[in-house]
Amino acid sequence: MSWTDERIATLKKMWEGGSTASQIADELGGVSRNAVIGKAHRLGLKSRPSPVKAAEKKKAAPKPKPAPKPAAKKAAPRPVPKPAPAPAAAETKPAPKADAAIPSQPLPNKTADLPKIVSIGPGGFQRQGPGDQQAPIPPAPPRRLVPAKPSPEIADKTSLLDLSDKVCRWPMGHPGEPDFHFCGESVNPGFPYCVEHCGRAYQAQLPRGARRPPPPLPFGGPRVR
DNA sequence: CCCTGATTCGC
DNA sequence: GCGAATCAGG
Repeated sequence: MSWTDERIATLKKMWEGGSTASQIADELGGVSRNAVIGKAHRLGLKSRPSPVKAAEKKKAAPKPKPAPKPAAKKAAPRPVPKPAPAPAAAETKPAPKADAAIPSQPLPNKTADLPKIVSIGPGGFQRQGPGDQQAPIPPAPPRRLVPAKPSPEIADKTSLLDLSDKVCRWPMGHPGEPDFHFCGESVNPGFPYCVEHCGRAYQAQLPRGARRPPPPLPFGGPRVR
């Protein structure tokens, strides 16, 4: 198979999104893991945490134990304690960067002008028990919310769609296929996905043991549509 | 052994 | 440019 624009786009997207070369190769089909890696490098994609490189150590001081610690090495690593943690992302920042495992809540700070935009946040879909429990907008999620898949990359424009902060970026189908597209629904305020897909993207962390093996993933999985 | 990514090198 | 073979760490 050849590297068409689409295939390259998918490669980039997934690579930057944190997918492994194997997964990418698998998704693209017709190529080996090595092919993907080779191509990624040729494209100039940056290396990602590789087992090999990560372990790279500077063999300098052959000091088995005591580290007399030389005056200065390079730059003081971290003499700094740990000041104030960033003042909680004050504003709503759809930040494509998924640096926040848990999207900041579109808190109903101003209950004034936002009548009933019940932004169904991560907690909006908490398991409704047998009966009553119902807290539409829990200030604190029932359990820890984790991204179903590390997807920091979805913000990418992708030649395919007019993605904006207003439309759901959930991928429909498989990249590279003729009908591959994005959801496009109106987003759940504060999230990159529509309400429905927020439910898929952010899942309540279930107690150990009761977890479902197959975490839903935008790519790869059995057709989602 | 399985996985990972990096690199090499003949094509 | 491509990717199998190989390398090397986890």
